[in-house]
Amino acid sequence: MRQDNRLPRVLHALLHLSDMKDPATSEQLAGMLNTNAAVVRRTMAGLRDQGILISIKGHGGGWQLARPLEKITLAEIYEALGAPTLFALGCNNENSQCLMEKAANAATARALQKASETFIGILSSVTMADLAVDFEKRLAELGLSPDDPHHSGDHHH
Amino acid sequence: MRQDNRLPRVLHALLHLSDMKDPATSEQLAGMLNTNAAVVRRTMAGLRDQGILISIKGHGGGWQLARPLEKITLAEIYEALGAPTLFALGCNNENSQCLMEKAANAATARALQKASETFIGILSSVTMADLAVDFEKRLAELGLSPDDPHHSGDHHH
DNA sequence: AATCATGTAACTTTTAATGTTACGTGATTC
DNA sequence: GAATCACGTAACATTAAAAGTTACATGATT
Repeated sequence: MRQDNRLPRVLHALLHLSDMKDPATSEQLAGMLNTNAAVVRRTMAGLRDQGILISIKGHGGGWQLARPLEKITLAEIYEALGAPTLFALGCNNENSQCLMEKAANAATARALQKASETFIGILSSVTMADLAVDFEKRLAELGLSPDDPHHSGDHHH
Repeated sequence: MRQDNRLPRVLHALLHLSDMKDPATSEQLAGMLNTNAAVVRRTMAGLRDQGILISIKGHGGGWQLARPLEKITLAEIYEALGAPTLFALGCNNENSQCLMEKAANAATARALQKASETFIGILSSVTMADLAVDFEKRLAELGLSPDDPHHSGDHHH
């Protein structure tokens, strides 16, 4: 399949949302994420259902954070995205009758399972606030104050 | 992209090879793996180049293990396959100018990196001999002796 | 009533593994 | 030494799921 960029994209979007006073429209976010408004709506729908985001219809509407960054873990976000398939690698015939295939699949699955636990474990230990701190650090490294415009990037609004 | 089944497939193939006296043709292995001879040749080419397998042309030829199972780790096999992309998930714009995107990508990449290390670590600690032991256990659980035919499966030779 | 923005469906595009076909090359057998 | 066997490899079709795209319905604001 094609590479799944939803997680990093959503993280990126949430950082921008945390930086805005008014709701951001899907169109605006699409510009920041270099994609399409429909993709934004589709991708963020899960986060809305999960209570991480709020979507507002009509004039002046758009997307807003439903909670402070401290109360959003990356694991929650991943779950809200539907916990999409993590691995490009997998076992084909999971219910084969061949015992050798079963042994081969079991060994592969064990390694993947442990890797998955590591992944989820790290996501659980990181909040969006941690990302915001990382962002501020990067900003400071460029010699800019936090009051300077944050959205310096290659997106075109 | 489509799911990558090369690793478990190759593990399965090596177990069968370890169980045979004569070289197995790509055609035979394809039957065991429910695939095509050309796929077998393509997939196993890396293992041959890496010195894990030997391929023999001509009459009576086919594929053989180049070493005992104890001396083949799963990590070597994964490497021999070209260390194919492990994750279905990834960051899109790795060299973005947007600091928020950088922070989002970095957090995602960190989690993936740790998961990858876990995966490789496990593969490094397991040898094909361990898989053979697992296979024998499964065989014993069915009340069969190791001398009974091993290749009871859903493949059609 | 007009406009804005989300919600959603339907369809196309993309990308890499897998499946398939075909043919070249080297080794074995008679 | 000719036929056959089996690998080596290229070229192309198929597949699957995310992403891109288009279109339109629904609800909110002015």
